[in-house]
Amino acid sequence: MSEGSEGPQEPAEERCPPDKIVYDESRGQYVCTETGEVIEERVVDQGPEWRAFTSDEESRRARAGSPLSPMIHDGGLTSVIDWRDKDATGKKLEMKKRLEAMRWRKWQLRTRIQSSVDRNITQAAVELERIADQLGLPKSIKEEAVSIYRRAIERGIVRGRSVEAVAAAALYIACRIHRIPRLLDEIAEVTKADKKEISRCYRMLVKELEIRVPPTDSADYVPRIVSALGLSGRVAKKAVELLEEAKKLGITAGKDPTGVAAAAVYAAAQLLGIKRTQKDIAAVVGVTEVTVRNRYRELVKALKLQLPEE
DNA sequence: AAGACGAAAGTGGTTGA
DNA sequence: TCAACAACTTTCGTCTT
Repeated sequence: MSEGSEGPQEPAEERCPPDKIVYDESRGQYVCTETGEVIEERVVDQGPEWRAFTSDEESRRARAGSPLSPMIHDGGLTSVIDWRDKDATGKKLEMKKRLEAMRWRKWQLRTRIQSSVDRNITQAAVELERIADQLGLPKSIKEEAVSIYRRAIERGIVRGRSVEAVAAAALYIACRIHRIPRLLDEIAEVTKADKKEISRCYRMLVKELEIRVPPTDSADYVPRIVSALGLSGRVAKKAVELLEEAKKLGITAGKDPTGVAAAAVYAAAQLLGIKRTQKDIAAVVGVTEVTVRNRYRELVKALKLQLPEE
């Protein structure tokens, strides 16, 4: 966020004052509270989970091993019981103890190493990690996704479906829940499973696990479009305002939210005298210029927008 | 030459019998 | 399972800048 590293055409007065910038953890974005501008998208949570206020506290909170996280199926805390029938000093164990140790091993093998459930989760976690990294998603999303996947496994829903597809679907749900807009296409892009398969799994997961997925809000896409095109926060703010009004008038119902968002950004830019082509805006959210055009037309008509003279 | 516009026909997904 | 349906896409001709 240093000086001069931003888009070229914005006047200096609308730059965000540094003290107004806030990290919106749920979206993985830095956002200016003044203008709504997204400063840097897709920053992946870098900080420690804890804060330490004194150096004493800091050392106490220093970790042994990696942080606890659902990404590792057992929290990374299990140890494997040695297979030799000796104790730490190398002495042979008595029969009783040997039998006990055998039971332990058996139990452990069954519940941990050989448990297909856990192996499956581990495999899925690796996959989720990869996809999430490629899409620049924050850790909270990954963890949500793993937790969804785990629930699916425990319910035995994954059988007969590809791990890839279910994992991708879980990630998609996590994104929706946290309102970080990622398109199904984007997820499908970095996955072996195709879009159709993923969306089948998505529907299945939502139904079987009774997950409440909030409907996509077109406004959630605005920051993405704006930052992708290097537009200012003023455009974002205006676009969101337009969307608010449009929603009240009910002209957004049943329409693809990405297309609606794209049209709103286009309209906002027009109103502020900033030129961006419909095509460029459409490309960001994966719709065509025709769709942007149609939504735009509806927007202008419904809100009776006064465009700057030609 | 490039963008905006709108009409018309084609496509994939949802819904309801 | 099939047909109707709505929204989106593709394609194309025309107008504007």
